[in-house]
Amino acid sequence: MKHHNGRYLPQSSPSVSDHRSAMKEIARGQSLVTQLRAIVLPALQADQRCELVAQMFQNILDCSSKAITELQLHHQSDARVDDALVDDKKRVRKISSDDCVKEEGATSNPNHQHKRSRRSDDSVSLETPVPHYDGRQWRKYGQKHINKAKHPRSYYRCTYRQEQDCKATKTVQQQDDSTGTDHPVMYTVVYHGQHTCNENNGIDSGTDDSETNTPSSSDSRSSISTACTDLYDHQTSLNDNKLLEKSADMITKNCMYEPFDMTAFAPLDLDSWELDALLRF
DNA sequence: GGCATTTGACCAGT
DNA sequence: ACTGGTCAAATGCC
Repeated sequence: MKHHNGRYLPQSSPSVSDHRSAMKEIARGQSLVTQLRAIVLPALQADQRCELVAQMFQNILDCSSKAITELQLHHQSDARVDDALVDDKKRVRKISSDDCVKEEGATSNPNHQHKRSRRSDDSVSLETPVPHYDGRQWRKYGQKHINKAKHPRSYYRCTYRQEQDCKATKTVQQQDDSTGTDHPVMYTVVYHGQHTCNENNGIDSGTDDSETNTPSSSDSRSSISTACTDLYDHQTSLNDNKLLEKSADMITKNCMYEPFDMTAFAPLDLDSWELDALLRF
């Protein structure tokens, strides 16, 4: 890089925006892999090859997750440097408020709801026509109308938040300019935090401890219904909840085992435009 | 009855 | 004061 006076500036580390766009791209890759998996796996017969393919998909997702984690670590340290350069007062306030959060978390005073922070730093967003097929199991805990947005924002947290103290959350919001009539409805999905739960609860039961944390049947049911909640909202996709469960049942029977999250199979029941959207995305 | 979802209220950050 | 994130009681579904 050359400065205007002709002298070379020291090679700087990637900027915060570089990190952010890199994380975006990786997250997009994750989304694509997840969607590809949802298409490919149901088409495979339940044999060792199927298991191998599932494991490979999971390995790819694991790699990208680790990459995002690494980027986030760099991103946060860079952001701290930026803060110091930009505004010391703000930084001090930020740190002290962080301390408050930590203290509250430590004391967990039941009389106070835990402090919330508007999280923008550790989030990764992506756009997808199928916001729920990310191979994870989520539980909806809130929905809110957002200012100047046509559609409400749904709030999800990891199903295993209580059992395994997994802090991962995500928000799903239908984009304003997607009507869902002629072209696929697009959603903005923002992921906050990293999953700390045993991945086996979601997808990769191909790994060692696959029998210890398999979700109960009710959990499977919940993940399926959660995965479809927003799709039902606009009435253009699925018209019968039972159809999805029936499909999940069929797949379970056909495969004889459950190497992946059942949500991964859900697109089998998508309407043609949704499948088309998956293929084009 | 047990579970997940819905929804209004509450709270914290800006 | 406004906005967005979370909580928790109410509700609905299986």
